[in-house]
Amino acid sequence: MADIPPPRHTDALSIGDLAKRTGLSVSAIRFYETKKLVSPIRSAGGQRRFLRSDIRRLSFVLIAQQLGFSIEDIRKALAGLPPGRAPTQKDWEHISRAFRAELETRISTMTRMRDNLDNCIGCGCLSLKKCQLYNPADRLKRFGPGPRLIVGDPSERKA
Amino acid sequence: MADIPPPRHTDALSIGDLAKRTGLSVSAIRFYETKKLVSPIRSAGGQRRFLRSDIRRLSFVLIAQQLGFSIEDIRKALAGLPPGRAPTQKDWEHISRAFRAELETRISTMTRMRDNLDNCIGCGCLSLKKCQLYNPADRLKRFGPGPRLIVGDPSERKA
DNA sequence: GTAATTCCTCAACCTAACTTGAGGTCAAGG
DNA sequence: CCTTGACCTCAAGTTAGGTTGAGGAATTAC
Repeated sequence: MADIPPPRHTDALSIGDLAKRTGLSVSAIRFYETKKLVSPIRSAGGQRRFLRSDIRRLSFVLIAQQLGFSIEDIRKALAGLPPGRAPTQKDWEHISRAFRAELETRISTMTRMRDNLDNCIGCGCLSLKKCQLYNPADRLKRFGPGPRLIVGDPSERKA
Repeated sequence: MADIPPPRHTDALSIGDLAKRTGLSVSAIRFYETKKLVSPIRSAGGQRRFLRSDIRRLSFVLIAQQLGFSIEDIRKALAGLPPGRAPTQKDWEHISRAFRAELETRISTMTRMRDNLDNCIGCGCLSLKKCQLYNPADRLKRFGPGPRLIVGDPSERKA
C-alpha cells in the first residue's frame, strides 16, 4: 500500500513478464515471434527482451484474433507500424481503422447471409443452385475452415 | 437434345453422382460420413448408395459451414431430423431457425466488438484490461481458431 | 467379355495456431 | 557456491477439415 518497489524500468520485459501482462502463454509468444508478430532483442545470455510497447502490440494481436483475423492478416497490419520508435496512438488508430472496415464488411456479409437463409427457408430452395447462399462471391473467405468446393469449372481443380 | 435418358430413378445415388449434385468432392463426402453427417447404405458390392434427400442434407451442411458453424454443430442439428422418412420442408425450417438464431447472436457480438474497437481507438485503452474486448464472456467461442488464453484462473488450464 | 470408369479402404499429408516435452542454460537468492 | 525457477531450442503432438495416393474391387460401356 506504501512504497511502490522501484519498477526497475529498464524498459525491457522478459518473456514471462510479457506473458503475465498480456495473458498469453509463453509458448504462444515464442510462436508469435516465429510468425514475425514481435521481434524481441536478446540479452547477453540469449534470453528474449521485449519493449513495453510490445504489450500493446500483443494486445492488438489478441483483439484482432477475437475479431476473426488470421495471424497473417495481423502480421501485415502490424508491418504498417513505424519501425524504429514505439507506435503512437495515431499509429494504432490508423491500423485499427482498417480492421474496423473489414469487420463492417463481415458483419454485413453475415447479415446478408442471415437474410438469405430466411429466403431459403421460405422458398424451400435449400437444394437449388439459385440460392444466394451458393453464390461463391458471397462466401466468407476462409473465415473459419470449410470444404474446398469444386463447384463450377472442374478445370479449377484438376487441370 | 431430345429423349432424356431414363433417369434410372432408383432413388439411390452413387457417391460420384452426389458429388456432382452438391459440388462437394468425393473425398469430402466420405469424410462427412465418418463425421456422421450422412449415413449411406451399401450396394451388394459394397459401394455407397445415397438417398436423394441427402442432396439437400449436404446442401444444408454447406450453407451452415459458410455461416461459420463447425461440423460438430451441424451434426447435432441434423440429428434432430426424423430418422426414418426423408425430411419435410417443415423439418428443414425447424433446424434452419435454430441456426438463424445463432447467426443473429454472432452478428450482434461482432457488432458489439466493432463498437468496442471504436471505443478502444478513442480512449487508447488497447492495452488495458478494462477494454470490453478483453472480456472473456464477449468472445466468439472458437469462431475461427485463436490462442488459448490463460487469463484468469490458471486452474482452468492445468489442474 | 473385357476395358475403362468409378468406387473401396487405409494411411499419410496439409494448414493454422498453438502446446508439450526433452535436454540443457541463465539469473537471482541465500 | 549452489539451488531453484525462468529461459532456451528443437521436435513432435493436437484439432479441424479435408486432400492425396496406393493397391485393389465393382460397375458400366461397348
